[in-house]
Amino acid sequence: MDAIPVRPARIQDVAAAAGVSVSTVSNVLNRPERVNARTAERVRDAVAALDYVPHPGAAGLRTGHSSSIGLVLPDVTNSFYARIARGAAGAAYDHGYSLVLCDSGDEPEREQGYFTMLVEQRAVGAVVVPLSADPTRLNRLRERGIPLVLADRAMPAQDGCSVSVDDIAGGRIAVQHLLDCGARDILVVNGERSIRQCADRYQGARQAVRTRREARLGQVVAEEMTVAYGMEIARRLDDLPDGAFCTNDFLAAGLCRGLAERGVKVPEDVQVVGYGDLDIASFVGTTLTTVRQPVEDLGRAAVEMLLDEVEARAEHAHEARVFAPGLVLRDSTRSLAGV
Amino acid sequence: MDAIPVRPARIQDVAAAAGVSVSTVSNVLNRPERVNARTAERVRDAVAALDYVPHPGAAGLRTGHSSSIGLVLPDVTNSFYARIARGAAGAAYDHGYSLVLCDSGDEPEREQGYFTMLVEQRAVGAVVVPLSADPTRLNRLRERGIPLVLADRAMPAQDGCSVSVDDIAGGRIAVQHLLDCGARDILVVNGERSIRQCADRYQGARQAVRTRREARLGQVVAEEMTVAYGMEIARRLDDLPDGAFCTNDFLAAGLCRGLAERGVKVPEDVQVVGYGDLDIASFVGTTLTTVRQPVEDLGRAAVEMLLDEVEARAEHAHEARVFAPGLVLRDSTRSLAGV
DNA sequence: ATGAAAGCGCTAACAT
DNA sequence: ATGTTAGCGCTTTCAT
Repeated sequence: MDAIPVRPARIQDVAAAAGVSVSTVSNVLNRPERVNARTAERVRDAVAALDYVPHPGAAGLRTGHSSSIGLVLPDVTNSFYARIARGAAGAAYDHGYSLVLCDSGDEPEREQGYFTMLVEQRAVGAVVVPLSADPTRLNRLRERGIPLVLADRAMPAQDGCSVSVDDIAGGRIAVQHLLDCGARDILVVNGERSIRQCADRYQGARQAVRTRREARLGQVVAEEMTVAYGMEIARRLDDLPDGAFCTNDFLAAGLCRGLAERGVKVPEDVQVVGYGDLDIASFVGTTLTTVRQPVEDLGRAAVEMLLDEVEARAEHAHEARVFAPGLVLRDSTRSLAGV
Repeated sequence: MDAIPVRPARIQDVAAAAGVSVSTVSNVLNRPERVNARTAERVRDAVAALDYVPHPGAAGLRTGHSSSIGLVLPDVTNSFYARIARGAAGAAYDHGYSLVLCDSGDEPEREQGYFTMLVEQRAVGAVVVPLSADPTRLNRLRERGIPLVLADRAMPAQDGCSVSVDDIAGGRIAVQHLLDCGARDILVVNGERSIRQCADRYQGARQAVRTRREARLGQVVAEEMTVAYGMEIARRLDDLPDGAFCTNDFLAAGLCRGLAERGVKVPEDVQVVGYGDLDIASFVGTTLTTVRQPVEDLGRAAVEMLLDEVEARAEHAHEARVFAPGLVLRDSTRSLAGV
């Protein structure tokens, strides 16, 4: 049942079949305007007849450009990175590039190995979510002149492009929404302060609260950002707030559940906003109002900025693009009429 | 701050630096045994000094083999596929191949477009999770002689390799476990019968129940396999079973929660087994006993079978590899002592 | 054990 | 408007 591996047609075969030279065929394919319409027609027929498919590898050898870009990330299994991958893959596809998936599995040596692989392949560039904040390892790529875009990690713009989501804004809109919904005693259920995202989201929350004199903001820190810890926190709460901002959706789901166990109703008694728009946010019993991060856009933009750098080269200006998060309204909060 | 894009060293540069011919350099790199140890040493020094990195694209042009394999799947964002991707990426890396991520986004034309791209790139093969059961579209690859391995979808072994998980066995071990834990009145909380996986898992459940004369098996079908529907089912249940097998973890999580609302205790009153070992299974309040599918192994094996076909060619025998699911014991069931 | 040379499939000057 | 031709960087006979 195996097909006979037919030797693929080459450009010469097409040229012969169309009765023209190889360069004409090449022109038809790459700069159609330079060639007579009728000739072009003949060539295209021959292409179709022979099912000719150009070999970009050979072309790249000649032109010096390959057509693959690397995507280096810690773990595709993490839905955040998976979404980046999806966005990046889409953008790459649209622009005719292929995306090489480099899953470093949280291992620095493997990440390094992938960098080497990308150098070998003469990848035109790479989108990378680096394992460590220390950018030294990236030099392997840099010194080879391979453009790169950092994702989910800002970088001084003079050093290169980067894309990330504004977590301060995210915290702010989350709490602003709670305020808009009438909450005044707001609790931030946060992860460890040392996590930059957590610190930023809290800072945003503070900014929002400052705009309302009568509003108060409290904070409780969960050891881990899981459903179980969210539940635990709900159980231990002495004074119930009327609004809770959980810095991720697992905590939020757990909190909702823990409150339900105590007979506290969401959103009637406590309104809850989560963060991340993970699957769980919409699956949970009381669906979660949450902050959505445009993660796919992150991936898409990263690739596009990369290609701009690749194609524009000289005129390209590095950019640290920061995306705005958005609010997804669901059942765990109750917008006041007219808001 | 941009590095000066240094023109990469070529094999000629190395040859010159080492005072040998290019073919010797090539031999040192590819068939070291053919070259004098001392010469090899000199060459290797030159390679290091110039930071020479071979260009597999150029090599491939000569040898006819590329070093990239395609991974075509409907959506990396789906954790099942993401896990396949992770396994595949690891295997590809270990074997020195690069993995091209082709996320078809559930769109047939895009899937087709990726097939064309893989043909262009002369990919050595592809691992594909096809969008439709209809394999016609795969012919684009087949007729070009590009070996492929189907993932998560069995295929008659004479047509090619495939890897999948045995859902019947999965259903069987899930229910067998409930029986072992003392449950006798077992309810299957299933998804639509038309979904092959659901049908298979139920069939496995039946097999298990048949081994115990006194055991009974019921079934209820959820419209969607979500937490919300799981909860709904728990609320509507008239006669409580003493064991429940939910054919995915969302249903299981919802069921647990719905039962809790009614004051029914898991696992004391009802023991619950889920399926899939999604993140949610371990995050939920009562952690779920569930059936784990070795999804990463699926991806890994797919790539390895592919490379066997690529490298062995003649002696390669197609194989429909079926993986066994396993049970993950957590809090929602209570193994009897000694079991 | 080593080297010379012929391509792999394509593009891009340069000619015509 | 079309054709001729010289490589891109590498592997691989075939000589030496």
